[in-house]
This record gives sequence, C-alpha cells and structure tokens, in this order.
Amino acid sequence: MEYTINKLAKLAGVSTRTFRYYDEIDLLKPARINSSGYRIYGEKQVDDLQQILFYRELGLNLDAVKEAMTSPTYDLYKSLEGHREKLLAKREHLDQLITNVEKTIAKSEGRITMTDQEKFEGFKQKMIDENEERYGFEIREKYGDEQVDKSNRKLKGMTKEDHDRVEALSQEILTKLREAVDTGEPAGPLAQEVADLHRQWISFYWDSYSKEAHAGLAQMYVDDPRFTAYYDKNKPGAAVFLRDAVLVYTGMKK
Amino acid sequence: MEYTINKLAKLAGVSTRTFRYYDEIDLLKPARINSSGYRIYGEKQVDDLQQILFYRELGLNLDAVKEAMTSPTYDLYKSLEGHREKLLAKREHLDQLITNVEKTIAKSEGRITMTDQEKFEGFKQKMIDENEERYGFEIREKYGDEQVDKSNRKLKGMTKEDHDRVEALSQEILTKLREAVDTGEPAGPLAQEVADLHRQWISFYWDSYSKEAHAGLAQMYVDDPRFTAYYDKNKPGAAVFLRDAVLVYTGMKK
DNA sequence: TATACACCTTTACGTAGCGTGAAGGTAAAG
DNA sequence: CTTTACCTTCACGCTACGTAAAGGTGTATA
Repeated sequence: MEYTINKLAKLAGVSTRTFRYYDEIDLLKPARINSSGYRIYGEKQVDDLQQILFYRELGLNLDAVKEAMTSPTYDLYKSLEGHREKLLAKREHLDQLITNVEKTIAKSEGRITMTDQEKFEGFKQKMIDENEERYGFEIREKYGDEQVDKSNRKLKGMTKEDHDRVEALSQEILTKLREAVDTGEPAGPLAQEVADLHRQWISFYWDSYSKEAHAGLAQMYVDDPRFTAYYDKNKPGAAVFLRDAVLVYTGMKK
Repeated sequence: MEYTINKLAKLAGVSTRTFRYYDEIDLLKPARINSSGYRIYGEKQVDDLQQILFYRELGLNLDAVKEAMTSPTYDLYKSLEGHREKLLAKREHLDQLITNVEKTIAKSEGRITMTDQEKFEGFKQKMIDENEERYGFEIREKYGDEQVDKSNRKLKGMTKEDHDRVEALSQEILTKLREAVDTGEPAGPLAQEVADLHRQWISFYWDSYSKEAHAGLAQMYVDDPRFTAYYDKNKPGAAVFLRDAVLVYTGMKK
C-alpha cells in the first residue's frame, strides 16, 4: 500500500509537518518522490513510523531514535520487547498517579491526611528512570515486599465481630445477586446495591479501596472459570452480571 | 513546613530552573523571599505545585494551567475529579499501546498479520481527545461490548478435547502445587513449573495472554479470601505461594 | 579566622519539535 | 475551465525549560 503524506498522516494521527520535519532530519524518508515532487510512503515506512512513534511515546528525543534505529546492532524484536517493558513501567507510574489523585480527593474531603512526600508520588518519573539501573533491584525488592505486606495485613487484624459481619455480607450478596440477575439490569438499583455490598465486603480485606482494583477483581470473576462457576452455580449468568454491575458502579462502563 | 528551592525540587522531582521559570511567568510564586533573597515555599505552594504537575502530566500548556487555576470558578474538587478521569483515559490509551506492541511482536514472529490501521492503534490520542465529547458514548459502548465478547468467546469454542485437557491441567496444578509449597521456594524449578502450567490453563480461557494480567489474576487469588481458601484448603499457604511463583514467573518480582 | 563547599541569586543565550503562515504548483471533480 | 483539495519549499515563532557565567550566602571544619 502506498500513501501520500496526508493519507499517512491521518492514518497515524500525526501532522504533515511532522513528516516533512522527519524527512529533513533524515529520520524517515519517503519511499520515493513522484513526478510532481510529492512524497510517497510505502510499507517499510509505515513500519518504521510505528517504531518511531513507540520510541517517541517513551520519551526519547529524535536523535536517540535515529541512533537506535540505524544502529548496526538494531534488532526489531528486542526493540519491541523493550517497548513493552517501558510501556508497562509507564503504566505503573500512571497507576501511582491515579492512587495519588484519589488520595488527594480523599484529603480534600477531610477523610485522610497526606504527607508532602505522598503528594508527589508518581511524578518522579525521570529520577526513577535515571536510577533504575543503579537501584532497580532494591526498588523492586522493596515494592514487592510492600505488596506482600499489604495483602496479608488486614486478615491478621480481624476481630470476631468483623468476621461475622463479613460472613453476613457474603450471604447477603449471594441472595440479592440472585434477585438482581432476574431484573436483567446491571445498572438497576438492586444490582447497584449488590455492587455496593461487594465493595463493603472487599473493603474488609483490602487496606485501600480503589475503583480500578474493584473493577479488576470483578473482571477476574469472569476471566477465571472456577470463579465464574462459583457464582453461576448460585444463579446462571451471575458472574457476568456481577462484573457488569461493578463496572457500572465503579464508573468503568457506560 | 517551609522549603528552599532545592528541597522542594528534590521532593517533587523537578528542577530548580522550573521553579524560577514558574516564578517568572507568575504561575507559582514563593510564599516569601527571605533576607538573603532566597525563595521560600510553604504548604499552599506545595499543594499548588501538585495541581500544576497534574495538569502538566495531562498535557496542558502552562498558560492553560494558569488560566485554570486562577479562574474565579476554579473548584479544587472538580479539578481533581477531572484529573482522575483523564488519567484513567490515559491508562486506556496505554493499554491499547501495550496491546499494539504485543501484536507487533506476534507479527514479527510471523504468528499474525496486522493491517496498517492496527499498527497505529493507541497513538491517536489527540484525535480521540478531540472527538471524545462527540463520540465518547459510542466509543465506550463499543469498547464495553468488545470486552464482554472477549471474555466469552473462548469458552464457547471449546471442544471436548480442550475441556479434558483443561481438567487435567487443573488437577496437575493442584498436585504439583502441594509439593512446591513444601520446597518453600516460589522461584524454584517446581514452583516455576506450576506457574507455567497455570499460564497454560488460563490460556484456554483468555484470547490474549499477558504477563500483567497473569500476575494480576494471581494477586486476586490472595485479595479475594474465598479464592485464598480454595487454594489453602488444598495446602495452607498455597495461594500466597502460587501468587509469588507467578510474580517471579512473569518477572513482576525479583 | 580562614576557607571550603554547598547552597542561593540574576542574566542570558540555546534548543527540540514542531505550528503556522506565505507563496505557489498539481490532481481530480463538476 | 474553474473550483477545491491537495502538494511543495522557505522561514519565522514558540514552549518549557537546560545550561553556563558571574557572583552572593550559610555553616562546618582546619
């Protein structure tokens, strides 16, 4: 497939000026120039552009991109694997930022307090990137432990009363879910009540609630067939229904 | 708490030049200037800086940030809610990009083909942002359906053989997990074998495997006490052990 | 008390990655 | 034959700082 500058620009979501600039700095040359002096791009250029955009998304300057792609040791596969890793790291930063903003909302409502350090969690991307080679191991070690601690903390501190309350919630969820499935409306009041009960229930086990994690757990109910079976045994279609109700409840859908 | 320029810079992960520039353009003025002409920042400035960084992260230019924050209708709470929404949208874009790079890897291995359109999925942030108000509803509607389809697709297409294979895998996981827990080493060969079996098992239900989702599911086994119970009934501590083994297997830990 | 050293200041020039005209040639449709 | 939608090069402008240069300040130590 061949593209004129505008067609490719629209396909890739960049400006035509960008292509002229990339041509100028010898980053991405057109496949050929037609008789009227128009730039014509081909399949190779499409793939190269995709690579460039990946690199750019990850914050490399164009000189570095050029160097990476023209290097004699350039390996497309390894490059793509690198992109994947970096993108995943970026998502972790984003998740931190989301946690940060949610904490800040809670703080603005007077529900919690935040240290000045906490206020900037997730913003220090550069410093993390720079120190990643030096301290990467320790950071991950620490992060990993933190996760482990977080998961186990709540369970240990539960009183008998808490335990009873949790049991009651479980039962209530199951019975109300049966009814709710029959309404067929995950966005309906009964389904939303179930979703809220479910939130209360997991709040006993998580030390910090987030809508994303809640939605994620609900999705897992559908992704793991044993869990689907657990809910569907109670009522066919209940797992998917609960997932949808939670998605609505957390604002992740519709 | 009061900060000199360098202290705050280190706390927030930005340069001192940035503060001088923000002072210059009247975006963020220090609380006061001390007798030696030093810039001194206070609590209010810390909070304002956090807001500025949120806006900046979301791609606004500093003029727009200034306008937003000095507007007479400025509402911190609404602003924060807006940040949250935008950050979540950003994460969706990132997820698309991750899907894209994973597809591209598959393509580079000759396992699939990609249309030129698919090659740029996730890059078109601007266009999406611009059209978000107009087409937001339809996009989310479509996205939601896609998710639903994705979760159900595989289950329907399973043959008898597949079903038997899945059952066998389940059993193998449980028995090998019992043994593995006794070794006490989530990074050991037996535990890693279990993690790999678990990957095979979920691959029957997911139409695209990702390490993150795998790790996420394992984490959910610990987060949801009923699931913890399911594995721990087989062998105490099995859920946490499996989670740790999968974290190592997926490279998310250590 | 000197001096080293880590801070802070202002002034000023540099730059990456385009955006945005201006001035003009070309292709395809009506 | 004209309109409209493309395409070209040339060139200046802009944002958000980075990076010296030249010099004042605070304080711990020789």
